[in-house]
Amino acid sequence: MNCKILSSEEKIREAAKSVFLRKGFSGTTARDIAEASGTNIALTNYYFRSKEKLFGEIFQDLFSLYCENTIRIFERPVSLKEKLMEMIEEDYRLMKENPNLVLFIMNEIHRSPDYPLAELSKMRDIFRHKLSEEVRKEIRLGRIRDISADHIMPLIIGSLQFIFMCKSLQMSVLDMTEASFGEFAEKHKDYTKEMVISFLFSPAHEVEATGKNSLPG
Amino acid sequence: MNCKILSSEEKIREAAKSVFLRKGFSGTTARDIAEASGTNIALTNYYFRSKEKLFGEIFQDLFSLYCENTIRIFERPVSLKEKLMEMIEEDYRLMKENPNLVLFIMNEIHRSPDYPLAELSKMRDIFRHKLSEEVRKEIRLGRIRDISADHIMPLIIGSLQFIFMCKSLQMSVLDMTEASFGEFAEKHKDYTKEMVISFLFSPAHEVEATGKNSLPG
DNA sequence: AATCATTTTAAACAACTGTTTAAAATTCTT
DNA sequence: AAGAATTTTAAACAGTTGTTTAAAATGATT
Repeated sequence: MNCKILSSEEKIREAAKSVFLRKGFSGTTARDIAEASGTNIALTNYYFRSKEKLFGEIFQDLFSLYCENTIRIFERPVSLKEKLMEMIEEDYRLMKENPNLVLFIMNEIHRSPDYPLAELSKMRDIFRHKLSEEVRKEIRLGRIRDISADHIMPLIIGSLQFIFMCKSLQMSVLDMTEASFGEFAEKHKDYTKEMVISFLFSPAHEVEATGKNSLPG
Repeated sequence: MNCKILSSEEKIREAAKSVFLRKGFSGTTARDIAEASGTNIALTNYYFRSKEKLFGEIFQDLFSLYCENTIRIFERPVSLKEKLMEMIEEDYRLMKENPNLVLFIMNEIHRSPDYPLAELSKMRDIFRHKLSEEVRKEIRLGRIRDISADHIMPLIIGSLQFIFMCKSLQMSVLDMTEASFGEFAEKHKDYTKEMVISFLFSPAHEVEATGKNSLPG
C-alpha cells in the first residue's frame, strides 16, 4: 500500500501503534512490539528510550487523530446543523478505518487521567465556548430545541462511537461477520443522523420553547 | 456498610473485583489484589487456583450484572415503549453505581472475544427473536417508526453508556468534579429518553410509513 | 489434651518484564 | 579504501510477574 521501504524507527512506531491499539499499554510487551516490527527489543529502546516514551508519542498522535475532526469542523463557518451532520459523517469514516481507536483512547485516559495532551485545551475551548455560544444563538433564533451545549456532542457522537467500542460484544450477540458489522455501522450512522435531526431540529421544539423546559431537575 | 466480618475468600473476591474493574485484567497484579484484600499472594491461589480463574469468576458475575436489566425487563409483559424507558432508567442506575462497568466489560471482551459467558445465549435470544418480533409488531401497528430491531438497543443505551465510558475524558474536557458529572449524567439520561421518544414514537413516522423508507442503502 | 484438617504465612521458584551493555554490522565521510 | 558515526544484534541485567512450597498458625474432632 504505502511505500514499502520504512526506516527501522518507522517500522517500530507503526508496529507499536498497531499492537498498542489492539492490546493497550499494559497488555503490550516490548517483545510484542519487536516481533511485530521485525526488529529486536534493544532497537525499541535505542530509538525511543523506553516503552513509556514510545507509548507517549503514539498516544499523542492517536488522540490528535481522535480530536482532528472536531477541531477542523468547528472552525468552519457553516451552520450548526451542517457541523453536526459533518461530525457524524467524519466520525464514522474515522472509526471505520480505526475500529478500536475510541475504546483504546478511553481506556488509556481512564488508566492515567492526568496525561498531558496537546489538544485538550483546544477541545475545552470548543466545547465550553465556541459550541456553547453557537448553541445559545440557535436556541434564541428558535432553530434548535432548548438544550445544554454540553449534552449535544455526547448525544451526537455517542451512539455511533458506542457501537465501535462494543464491537466485539455486538458481533458476538448478533452473530456478525466483519462485513455485516460494516453494513450495520453504516446504517447506524444514518439512523443516528436521522435521530439527531428529529430531536434537535424538528419544529416540535418550538411548541415547547413557548412553555417551560420539559426536562426535570 | 455491609457486614464487616468477611471470610478471606470473600475479602479476596471483593478486592479483586474492585481492582479488576479499575485496572483491567492485564493492568492488575496478584500483589495488587493481595494488598487490597489485606491478605497475601499465596492465599489468592489457595482459594482461586490462579489469577485467571479468579478473574473468570468475577468477569462472569459482572457480565451477568451488565445483562441483568435487559433480561429482566424484556421478560415483562409491558409495552415496548415502557420497556425501553425502563431500560434507560435501570441502565442509568446500574452505571451510577458501577461507573466503569461498561468500559471494563467491553475491554475484556475485546481482549478475549471467545470467552464463554452464560448470558450470551439469552441475550442472543432477546435481541434476535423477542425484541425483533416485538418491534415488527409495533411497526405493523404504526406505533413506532420503521427501524431494524438490531439498531434500537444501541440507539437507546449507547448514548448513556457512552458518557460513562468516556467519563475521564469528559470530566477533563468539561472541568467536572464527581458531583457535577453525576448531575450531568442524570440530565443526559433524561435527554436520552426524550430523544428516543421523539425519534421512535413521534407521530412523524406515520407520514414516512406511507412512502419509502428514508434510509439510504 | 492430642490428633486431625483447615487456613495463613514467609520464602522461594521459574518465567517474564523493561532496560542496558558491549560487540558486531552497516552506512557515511573523507 | 580508512576511519568515524550510526545502526543492529545477541546476551545479559535487575526487577516484577504468577505460582508453588513447606512450615506455621488456627480451628475442629476425638
